Parts: sequence; C-alpha cells; structure tokens
Amino acid sequence: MVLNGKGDLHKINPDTQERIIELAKKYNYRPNLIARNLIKGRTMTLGLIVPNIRDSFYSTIAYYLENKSSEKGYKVLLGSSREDDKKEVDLLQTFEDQRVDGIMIASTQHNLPAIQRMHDEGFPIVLFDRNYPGTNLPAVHIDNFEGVSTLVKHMHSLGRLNVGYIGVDLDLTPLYDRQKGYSKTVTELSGREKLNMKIVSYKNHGEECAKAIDELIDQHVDAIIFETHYLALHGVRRINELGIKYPEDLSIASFGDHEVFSIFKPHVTAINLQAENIVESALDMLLSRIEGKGTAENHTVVISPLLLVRD
Amino acid sequence: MVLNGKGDLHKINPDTQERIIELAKKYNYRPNLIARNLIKGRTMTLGLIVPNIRDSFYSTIAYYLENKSSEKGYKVLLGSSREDDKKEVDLLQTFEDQRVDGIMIASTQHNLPAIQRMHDEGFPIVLFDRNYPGTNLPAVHIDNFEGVSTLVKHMHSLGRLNVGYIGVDLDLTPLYDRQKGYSKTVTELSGREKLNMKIVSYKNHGEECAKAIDELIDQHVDAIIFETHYLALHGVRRINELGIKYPEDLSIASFGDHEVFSIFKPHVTAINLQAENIVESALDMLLSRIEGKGTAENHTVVISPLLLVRD
DNA sequence: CCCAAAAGCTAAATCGATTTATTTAGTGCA
DNA sequence: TGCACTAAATAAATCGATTTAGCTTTTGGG
Repeated sequence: MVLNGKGDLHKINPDTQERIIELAKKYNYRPNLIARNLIKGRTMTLGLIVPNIRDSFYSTIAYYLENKSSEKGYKVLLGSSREDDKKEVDLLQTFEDQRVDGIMIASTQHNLPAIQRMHDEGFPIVLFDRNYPGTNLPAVHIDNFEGVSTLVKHMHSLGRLNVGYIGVDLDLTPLYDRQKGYSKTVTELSGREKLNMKIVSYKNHGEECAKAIDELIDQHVDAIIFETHYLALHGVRRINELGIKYPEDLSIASFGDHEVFSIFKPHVTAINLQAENIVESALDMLLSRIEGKGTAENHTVVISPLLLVRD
Repeated sequence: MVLNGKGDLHKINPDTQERIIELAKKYNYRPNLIARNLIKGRTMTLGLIVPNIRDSFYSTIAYYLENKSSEKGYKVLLGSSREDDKKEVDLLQTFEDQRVDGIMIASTQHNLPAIQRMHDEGFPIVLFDRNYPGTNLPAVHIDNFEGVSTLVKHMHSLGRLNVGYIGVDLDLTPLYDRQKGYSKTVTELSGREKLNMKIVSYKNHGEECAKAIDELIDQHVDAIIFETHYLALHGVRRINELGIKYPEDLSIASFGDHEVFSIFKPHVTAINLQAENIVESALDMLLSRIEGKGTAENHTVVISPLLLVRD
C-alpha cells in the first residue's frame, strides 16, 4: 500500500511508511509485475500486429505507438504477420492469452472470424490501415479515396489533365479505395472514358511498374500517380532511365511518403499517410475501451490525408 | 497436466485425459499465461531495445527477431529509446520488472552501470550493434573495421587510389571503428598522409554531407566511402546535383545498405549490415543463457560484413 | 472510568496455473 | 487373507502482489 502511494489512504502511520520506503530502497525492492498483472487482470501492455515491420509505414506506426503508449505506462508487444493469415491468428491468440489490454492490428483481411469474436467478447481491438468493411469493428484509417482525389485535383490545378495511375494487384481495401478515388475523380473532372490505369502484380512490381510507365508514356499522359511508395520508387527510377524530366515533362506523385522523396531531387510530391494521427486515434479508442468508458460511439475514424506539395 | 501433454507422465487414466481435453475444448478453455508466467518464473518474452525503430536497420533487426523467436515460442516486447539514456534505463527497468526472459539492446552507450548490474545479477542480456568496449558484456556486432577496410580495398582494386571518406560525429563505437578502419587501411595501402576524411554533424548531416562532398571533389578524390546509409543518400543526391557521373568519374560506396541503392541507377555498392546473422547470434546467446546451459564462453561475436558489389 | 470510534497493524483471501503431497482404490503374489 | 506396491484421483502449497477482513491499541467524550 505504502509503495503504491496509498499509505495515507489505508491509514498507515507516517513513521511506518517511511520505514517501509527505506527498507524497500535498502533491499532494492521491485514489485513483480507478473504477480501484479495476475491479480489486477491487466498487463499494461498493448499488442501491435503488422504485416511487415520492415515496411517504413508500419515501423513508423510502431514508433509512435511505443512512444505514446509508454507515456501512459503501457508497453508494446510486437507481432509481424508476414501477410500470413495463420501467423496472424496465432499472434492474436497468443496476445489474448498473454492478456494484453488491447490490440492494434493491420490485418491481412482474412481473419474476420477471429477478430470479430474477440471484439464481440469485449476485447479491445482496433483495426488500422486495413479494415473489414461492413462490420462494426473499430477501425482507423486514412481517407484513401479522398487522398487520390486530392492528387488528381492537384495535377489538374497544374494544368495536367491527362493523368495516369499505377496500382498494384493486392487484395486490400485501402488499395481499392485509392483506385476508386482515381477513377471517380478523373471521370468527374474530365469526363474522360479512358482512365490510363495500370495494375501491376505485387510479386514483380519493379519491372511491371517500369513497363506500365512505358505504356502510359505511349498514351501521352502528362502526369502519373503511384498507388504506393514502392511503386513510386520504381517509377522514378524508370522515368530517370528514360531521360524524362519531371516535373517539366511529366508530373508525378506518390500515395505514401518515403524519406528519399525529400532527399533526391527533384523532390517527389506525396500523400503522407499520417501515421502519428492514426496512432493517436487508435490509442484513444483502445484506452477508452480499456478504461471501460468506451461506449459504442464512432466505430470508424477516417483521417484526412496530408498532401505534401514538392517538386 | 493433461493439457500440457504430461497426462501419461502423471499417470492420468486415458479416459480421463480424453474427458478433460473434451471439456477444455467445449468450454474453449485457454490457460492464463500470466498465472503460468508467475509460477514458472519465465515469460517466454524477449525485450528488444533500439534507439529508433523507424531506422531501417533496427526495424530489420526487429523483423528477424520477431520471426525467429516466435518460432521458438517467444514473444517480443519492443522498446524505442529515441537515443535517450533516461528512456533507455526506464525500458531496461520495466522489462526487468516485467520479467522478460532476456534483452537484446542497441544501447545509447551511456548506461553501462545499469546494464552491467543486470548482467552481473545473471539477467540474460546481449548488446548488439553498439557495445561497451572493455567490459565482459555479451555482444554481437558486425566487424566495422573490416567492413571499411574491405571497401577501401575494393576501391583500390578498381584503380581508385585517392579515396575519401565521410563520417558523422556521433559518439558511437561502430562509427569509431569504421573511421579507424578507414584511416588504418588507407595508410597501410597507400602510405598517404592525407586521409580525405570528413566528419559532419549529425544534426545537419544533409547539408554538411553535401558540403563535404564538394570539398572532397576539390581535393580530387576519385572515390568516396559513406559511413552510413543516410550519409550515402545525401551524398548521391549531391553528386547527381553536381552532374558528376558515378561510377565513371567517381566511385561511391555506402556502409549500410538501403532499398533504393538497388532501385535507382546506377546501383550503389554497399556493405550489408547482416541483420539476420546478428539476430541469429544474439538469439543463440540469449537462449543458451536463458536455458541455463550458457557458460561464460565467447562474450563477443563479431560478424563478417557482406560486400554487395553493385555499380 | 467506561465505551464507541478511530488508528494502526496483522492475517487471510484472491488471481489461475503448476507442482508436490496425500488419499483412496486396485492388483499381484506369498 | 494380508501386505506391498502401483494406479489414479484429490488436496494442498506455491508464485508475489493486492485487497479485504479482523484484531488490537489509542483516543475522546460523557
């Protein structure tokens, strides 16, 4: 009681309190957190599950989560699913058994049953980046539609009306939303029937992205929007190889920022994925549910993307 | 006993065992790991403390650690010290209180007392990347001296005899070792008195690195070695800006690889930091100490760097 | 001087699993 | 029939902290 600062509350004599504190110091006493966790029923630990911690977006998420949650006394258990459904359920299960107080997950989008079950049982869990549409699962993600839309409009404002788009064939909601954002905005703005949209395979995205660029150039696009940062990297490479000057002869932009975009010149205009905001919202949702005050308010938080206008 | 597969060992009747297993399944029983941890005195958790999880090297370390240790049934608690001594001791303390079974840490190099104490008390802890020289603390790191030496020799083998070097002013052993590797090798190989070595401040490394390049060019170097990947990124940028062609007019190489080095062309020759090997060794050391068979064998494992010859 | 109430401690229950001890039932052999 | 021994099940102890209950000693007021 004394060591937890509840000495007065429990009417422990001030002298005794002092004695206790002294002895604790003398013997270098440190409470065993496992024992505390056991009786408290909470571990002050949050689980983070990402498809790949090497990815700069997810490692940035991990960074902010660790920072913000350590401020509030929480630790972070890290899980990397490697885009593997099985590994992901394993992690979910282990984290649940381990009694983490909550989980933040960018799911493979193939584990709805497990996640739904946990949520239904009252386990605080919040999806981010990738969600399960049509469910009541708490989720935080950027507005992908809006983000691409912003990029297209930005291109138009620069006088680039014949925009092209390169995406990837992964089966993920954020990517679909981006593609939808592109086609909708382009048709609305220009009434074009030809969308100049290329979807490349993830497995071989480097080469296919280069090929896609060649084709778009043949179709005389004057701007290209890349669906992800890694596509943009390969795109920039190809554009340089072809000797095409950007932004003079071609405007480009990436959905998703990357450190080199503001190092190598010309700097690449990009949509920032707002990792810090995502973590902030997700953490808020988790903590309010953990602390129990979390009623069933807004299930999904959609964060506005940030356009970083560069060269 | 039954659920842990020790039914026969404890002579539980096979029928009873079946009944137990069935009931466990029926009621969806999952053992509470906290309770297990408490009595077992181990948590099947490893702590990872890095200066910055956003750094691609450290996130790669995290990736491999998570993968390899989850194969062996261990979880990973993540801590990011942000190069802050205080935060680092806090993390160490918390992880110890939390009773993680072992810790893998890239220290700020300002917490010897805390780390030494833990090690002396028998806590399994292994340093990586950055170590405390002159101590008996278990450590794993790449051979930084050897790595730079390899690069210098590689340059010489290409006929580039007037090599330059750009480093950073951080107070970290691996960087000193690299600098030593450079000066030693250059003097040995060429007997040069002029080392063409520039040290830039970390805080402003982008601009200062560019300036350093300008100066080295003035000094007519025909090759530049970058001490870290981020210096190399800024270096490549500056070299492109100056319109200098590499590798034709100038050879460059980076200590530390980066994804863009094999995307953008010409590809940048680099030393790979062998994250996977580092994790493997560190994990071996930790587990053998955790399992108790770890006698005081080799305290330090030095890993050979890998030269990736590119353009 | 007595009693109620507060002050201050001490003891016990609890969290949920693991491990060890104890009890009961059953078997084999002299 | 009896004894030793095994099989199988049940009970208890343990990990270390938190919380609640219970006990003893003071204190204050009539």
